[in-house]
Amino acid sequence: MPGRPLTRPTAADPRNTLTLRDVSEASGVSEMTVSRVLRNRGDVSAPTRERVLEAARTLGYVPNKIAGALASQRVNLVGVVIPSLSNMVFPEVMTGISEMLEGTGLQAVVGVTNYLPDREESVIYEMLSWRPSGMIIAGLEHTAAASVMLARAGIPIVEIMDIDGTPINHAVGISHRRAGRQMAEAIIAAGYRRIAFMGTQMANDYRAKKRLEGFEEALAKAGLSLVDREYYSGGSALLKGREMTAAVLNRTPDVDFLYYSNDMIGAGGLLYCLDKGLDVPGRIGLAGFNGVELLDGLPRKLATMDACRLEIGRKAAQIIAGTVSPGEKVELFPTLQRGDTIR
Amino acid sequence: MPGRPLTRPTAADPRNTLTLRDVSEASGVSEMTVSRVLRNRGDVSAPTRERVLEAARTLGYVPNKIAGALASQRVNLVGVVIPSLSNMVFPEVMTGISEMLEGTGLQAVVGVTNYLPDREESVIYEMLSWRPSGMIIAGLEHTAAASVMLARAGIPIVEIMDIDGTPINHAVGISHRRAGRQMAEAIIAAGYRRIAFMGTQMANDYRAKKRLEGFEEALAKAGLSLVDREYYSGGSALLKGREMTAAVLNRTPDVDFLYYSNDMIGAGGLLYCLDKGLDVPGRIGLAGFNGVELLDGLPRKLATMDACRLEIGRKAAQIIAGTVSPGEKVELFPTLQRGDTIR
DNA sequence: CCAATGGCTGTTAGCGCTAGCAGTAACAGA
DNA sequence: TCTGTTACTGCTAGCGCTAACAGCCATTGG
Repeated sequence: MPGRPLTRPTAADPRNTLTLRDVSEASGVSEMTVSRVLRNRGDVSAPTRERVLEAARTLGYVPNKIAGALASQRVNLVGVVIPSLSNMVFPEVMTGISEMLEGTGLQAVVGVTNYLPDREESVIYEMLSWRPSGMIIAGLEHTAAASVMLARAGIPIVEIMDIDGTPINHAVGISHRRAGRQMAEAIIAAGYRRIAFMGTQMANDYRAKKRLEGFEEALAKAGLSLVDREYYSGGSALLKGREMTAAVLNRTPDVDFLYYSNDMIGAGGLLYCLDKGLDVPGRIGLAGFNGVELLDGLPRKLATMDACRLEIGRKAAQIIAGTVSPGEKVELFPTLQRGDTIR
Repeated sequence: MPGRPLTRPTAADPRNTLTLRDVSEASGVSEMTVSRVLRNRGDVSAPTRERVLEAARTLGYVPNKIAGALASQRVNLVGVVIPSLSNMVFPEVMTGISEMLEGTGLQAVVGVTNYLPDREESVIYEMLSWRPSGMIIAGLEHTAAASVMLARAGIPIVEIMDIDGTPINHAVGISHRRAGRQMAEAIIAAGYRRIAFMGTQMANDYRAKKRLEGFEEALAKAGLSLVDREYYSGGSALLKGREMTAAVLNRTPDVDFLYYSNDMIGAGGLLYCLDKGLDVPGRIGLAGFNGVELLDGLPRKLATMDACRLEIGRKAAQIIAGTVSPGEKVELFPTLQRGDTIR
């Protein structure tokens, strides 16, 4: 675009790039006064304010936050980095976050990593390059580079979901290791002994891994170990739950309890057992994890533990917004919901 | 902060605010050269490039995109405005979008409206104020102010999901009216006559509304009308499906088909009917809408129509990225999946 | 020998906005 | 008359970066 004129682009310019100047010219006051009116900051006389608002409205002016952020060194954005949007748990965390951010002037921006550490690193880099006011990140495990970036960013960092580890700044979550242990103890106490596990293949789902570790730890303490295990990846979780359950029941017919790493596959397993006419929870018990509301509609309620998702989102947002001054770790305690699938 | 020195903040400054200048000083070249290296733009000699990268790495420098965007008048962001994240349909659209944006240098940013027009308007305003390269918005219905803002933004706007209406710029989606009609025709052809509808209460779910309109239109053409209808809002969709189905069966015992506005409540209804030992699809048929993968794990497959979600996301992203040059409307055609619940 | 070229690096002038003042006008009090 | 105060409004100087251009040096061709 050579020889672009130095005058402001006006009508001919296809990109309708209105600036404060346009509003200021239209309303006959300085840019500064327009800025004050639009941000509701400082004293402006009522008639002036009216004229400015009127001009902005009729022009259809939308402020340029890029310029505003650069000038004021303030960005009203909070980066939220989560592994996935499609498993019902993170949308609920988001709800909690948005809810508490409401009215603080802060705005959540989501990034999704698909459980890939490198992807997480680049999402974090990308977000930090927009200089947000804070970051909320699922999990305590990050690449070395990501951890360094976060630590040096000079903004509050809240790692959520998990507290079994060392946070960069703050952590809000539950102990998945303890959750696994608790579930195992309840299962053992109910008299089940031949216990199988089904879960995701994903190497980077550290929280599922910690739950399983806690679970096996508690089994070991009772002199037990898993009699079978099965992993899946991809596809419809409900269907995979059915398939894995079929495989396990087939391979290990005398299994008497099925522990699932999440409710969705657990629900699939439950539907399968009911289809087969198995006596649940007499002959065989089942349990999942998360406490997703989906379970409420099932013929029988699956035993589960809620992951305090809403509350985690709320607390994390409060820390970023500065409405609470927390310790390093905020631990929440999931409650075991026995449902109808543990005798 | 009075008397803040004019020199750059260094160690004492709590906010570790590294700039290009810091990297340029550390590597002994000009800021411009650092900028060129970090953006991979223009010629820089190999040794210089190495030294710069090394310096940036050890300092932990993260570029300031705010300044970069302001200077270059380019923002690699695409705003995506959707009503909800928690019903499985929009996450899949997002997947399609991210997939096609991969490698274009563009980055999706999501905003959620909860089906509230005013909320949508403010989300759009907020996003436009960051001067994105394009916007993707669910639906064709917006407030007057939102429509004006979008039309004047001077960037490509793609309205998705629906094509029954007039797009601002481009639209990618299906005809929900036609989808409703098609389903009704299939139901009538299968010999069902006493048909009931169950759906959401939401006044602003225009697409569900259009489906129902098309559905009733086709019924009317066959001399039929709905024998019962039931609406819900909030709560677990699966459970609501059960409850509404119970209510309808109770109130209108001779109903022979249940049409649901989405698969989740349809699945709840299906589970209820199976629980009750009803002959599906002989005595009573059922159908939903969306084609969510959840259905694959159900004991019986619910009849549905897929909403082409992935494809919609992909096409919309391609339009924004400029990799296709589309007409005003891109219509996709959902396929009717009869499943096991239409005889 | 000079001009022309290409590879590399630096300089200059903003991008659109806001913090931090510096006015200005009108009026009150000393 | 002067100073102080209140209520508003405008000016200046950047925020951190990049587009555009201007060098500089070595090499090449005439």
